[in-house]
Amino acid sequence: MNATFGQFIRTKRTTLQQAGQGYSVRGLASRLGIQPSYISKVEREEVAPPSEATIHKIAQELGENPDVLLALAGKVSEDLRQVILKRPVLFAELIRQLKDAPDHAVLRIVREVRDGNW
Amino acid sequence: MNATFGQFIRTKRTTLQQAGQGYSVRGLASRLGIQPSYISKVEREEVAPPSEATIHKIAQELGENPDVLLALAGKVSEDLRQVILKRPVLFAELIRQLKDAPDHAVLRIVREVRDGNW
DNA sequence: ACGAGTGTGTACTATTTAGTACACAACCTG
DNA sequence: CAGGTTGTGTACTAAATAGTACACACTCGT
Repeated sequence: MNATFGQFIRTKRTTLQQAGQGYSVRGLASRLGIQPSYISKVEREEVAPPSEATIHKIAQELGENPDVLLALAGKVSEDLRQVILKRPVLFAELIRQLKDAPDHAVLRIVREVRDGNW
Repeated sequence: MNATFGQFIRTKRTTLQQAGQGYSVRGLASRLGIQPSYISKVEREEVAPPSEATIHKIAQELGENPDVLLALAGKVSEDLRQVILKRPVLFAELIRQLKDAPDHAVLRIVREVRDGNW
């Protein structure tokens, strides 16, 4: 569970490969429109994780949560960045405030907002 | 109020320059440990905004909110990124949920959390 | 034994990022 | 009118980012 980006996608890919077809390094690479050797290097961490665009494609192909893959790559999704950038002070304060808040507290807020309690 | 990064810091710097001493391009540059010509280019947007580290120093020197300057430069503070990266799914959901929430709603949450209502 | 499929090694590259170093021209000031 | 101060123009650069292109070696089924 505490894998690096490379380890994580290799595990996922090989699992899918065993289960079916088309998840060899080549198969995945061709559907992503990139080079097999590059996938291989990413998986073994011979190089840094791919760009955000490529990570999104990988997430789609592997059926994984893009936010999780991006996080493993040390990146924050562009759409989240845009939300923060529009009201930087507000969101900065919120996020710093929630830094050490337990998961359930944050979840409660998510639910409250979703249910329109404002 | 809707200035670019360059315009914003030029305005701020020249204001400080008029009010006192040491806020010429050279003065600021030397206190930041960078080249005057670079400041000049940044202010006229001949080049992209500086790195996060440099923006933090600029914010300090100009007495501005770092999060605001970073936002004008299209960046999100590293410390906020780290908070999100530790719980990417949770924070992704929260932030997307709050995307269109009015300021006062977000502020209410900030206050609630600060006051320990969890 | 052979060809298809699999992963990997080697070498190279274009673009972006984040600046440096120094020279020049205009201005005002005593 | 010399000297400092100010902003800017020109030329260059090291490191990082995000890959490509192709060749090689192993294994497995027929």
